Amino acid sequence: MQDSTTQTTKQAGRNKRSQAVSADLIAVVIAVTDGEPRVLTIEQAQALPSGPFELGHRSLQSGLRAWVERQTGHPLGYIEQLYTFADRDRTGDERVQISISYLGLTREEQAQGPSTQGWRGWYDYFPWEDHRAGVPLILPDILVPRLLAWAGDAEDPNMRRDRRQRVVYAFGLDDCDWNEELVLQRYELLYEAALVAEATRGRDKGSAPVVPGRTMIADHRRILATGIARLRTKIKYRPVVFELMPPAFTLLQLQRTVEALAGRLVHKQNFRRLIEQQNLVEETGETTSDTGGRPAKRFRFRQTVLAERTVAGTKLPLSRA
Amino acid sequence: MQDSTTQTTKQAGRNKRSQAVSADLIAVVIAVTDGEPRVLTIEQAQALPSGPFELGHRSLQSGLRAWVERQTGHPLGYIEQLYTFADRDRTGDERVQISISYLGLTREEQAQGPSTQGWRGWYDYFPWEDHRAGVPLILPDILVPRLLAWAGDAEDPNMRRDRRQRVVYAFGLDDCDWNEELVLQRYELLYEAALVAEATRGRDKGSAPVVPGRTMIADHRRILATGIARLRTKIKYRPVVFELMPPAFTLLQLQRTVEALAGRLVHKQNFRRLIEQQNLVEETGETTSDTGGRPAKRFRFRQTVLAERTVAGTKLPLSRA
DNA sequence: CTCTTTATGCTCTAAATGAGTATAATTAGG
DNA sequence: CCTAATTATACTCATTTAGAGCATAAAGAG
Repeated sequence: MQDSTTQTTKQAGRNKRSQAVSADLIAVVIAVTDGEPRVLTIEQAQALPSGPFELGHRSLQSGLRAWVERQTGHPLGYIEQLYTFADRDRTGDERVQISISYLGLTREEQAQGPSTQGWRGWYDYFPWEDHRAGVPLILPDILVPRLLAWAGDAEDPNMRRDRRQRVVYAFGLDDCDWNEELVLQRYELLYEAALVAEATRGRDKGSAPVVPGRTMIADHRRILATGIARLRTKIKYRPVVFELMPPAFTLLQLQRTVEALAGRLVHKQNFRRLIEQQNLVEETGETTSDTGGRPAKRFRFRQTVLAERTVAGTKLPLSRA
Repeated sequence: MQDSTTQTTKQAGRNKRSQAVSADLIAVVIAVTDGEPRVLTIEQAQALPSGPFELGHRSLQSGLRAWVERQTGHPLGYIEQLYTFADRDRTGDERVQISISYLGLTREEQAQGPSTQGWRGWYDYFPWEDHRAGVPLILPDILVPRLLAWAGDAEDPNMRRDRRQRVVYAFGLDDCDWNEELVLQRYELLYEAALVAEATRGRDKGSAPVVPGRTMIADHRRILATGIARLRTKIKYRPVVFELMPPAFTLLQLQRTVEALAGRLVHKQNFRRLIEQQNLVEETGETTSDTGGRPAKRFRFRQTVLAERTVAGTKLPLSRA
């Protein structure tokens, strides 16, 4: 980077070895259908949709939005940037590859075209992340033992302790509670411990310790983990779940959506209390008896909330003890 | 972007009109000295340090880190990405300019070289953001009247209402409380209302409605606002203030640092309660009587916390009623 | 020795949160 | 028609957390 004596930033950007660079956009597009969180994929569900940044769009975001809307036939209600990273190894040539990843929320229903088959349940990629029906057996049976073994394998005693501590915290062992937000940390630990196929890819195939969970090309599964983590964090303080819901819905449907994203169940009555308290929704006047029991009132999100969206908050009963 | 039928993402990135792009890094480097938050600047305090991304670093982050450390003579304890944006208008040619902005935390003390003069109090750029001594007079006297006038100027009644609502919320009017996190929203409103010089730059100089606050080139002040907002949010749930503190400090010093960042005062006793409760610090054993009254115990951050940093949380009494 | 100043310990109240009980309004099945 | 099952919805209660204030301790200034 430049010295503080250089003339202006912009000039410095052009004069000094300005690198030839190519930019890619990568999208983590999420929908929740039938209480299952899904992600839009390509390449037999092995890759996230992505492509080169095209000149001609006003901004990165607008390019992404246009493309996703063409694919899904749905407006992308919400987009946010995830992370930008640079990679030299990816392409053989001199060029630096810059990838800008985004998180987008939409609804899967009535999506047309070939992309329909592209929706995949995100727990296919992260089976250890779904705790709605209790702790998945893969955790105590396979992952935790192997992770602890990996931790114990370190030569340096400090590293042993450090690894063990990270595993304990990330996977909620001992007296730590499971924290659903640590999706990325967990994936990275599994990667470090060479327990996901991506970690050993291209190297020794022999010791490939395959554990449950669908893989993806390059670092796409890592990006997906980033997106899930971000979304799990975000739903707690910003009303983004709305983007995943149909125009009218019952409170239980809303709750199931939140639970699908968080990968854990919430207390029904408290969930209702919080949602109603915050004035995020209003009754449509109708009721449904689709659900089996007593008919439920249908709700819609309040107009005002949508207008104030950038600043409004949401709370959900997803705290950690 | 590509179709879902294209072969692989990486190939698509190279085959299809892969745009010529140049990448810039922009850094918001923050320190707190004598209870004042400062930002590292260049160009007579009119620009944030930035420069082209250089091939030869492992990652974007490492390039930034090396550069800043060379400049400040201090290790950058903490770096995080802020935002990536693309601009075509900036450079006259065909190239797309991609700027990746970062937030970095360090300590100003004993920084050597010409960059020493580059530290500037961040409230020079955002005088309306410092509420430690009460509501700054610029707000009721200048900004709020002008913002409300701007809101009323809209032709469409819906837009009038919308603008007014945004001003009310962002600036804590009516029964809304001041929310120190909304730094960016406030700057954007002022920009929209053409109350900051950046908004009218290059166009009609006549009606330039100059309000207090130092300006910067291009969109650097906007990026700084993004950094401040991020930091104000972050200190509430992650122990990043530590990076801004000397090795040993009193609880009051810590409190003053938090207050400097948040731009508002906190309840002393409750602050202490929260910090001690969370086991983030430990006593060094020494005391200082530098402060005038009863000598204060000195503290340091706990080693373990630093090790667990990626996952540990912090709470601060900065909630909004 | 007293006033001022900062440090530090403790109490009190209100609000938020987690968890459970009770009742209402349906449908399914006999 | 009656009963069980199922979901919706209204309340209650105990615990925690957060905001605010009071009281005491330990220094320096005059």
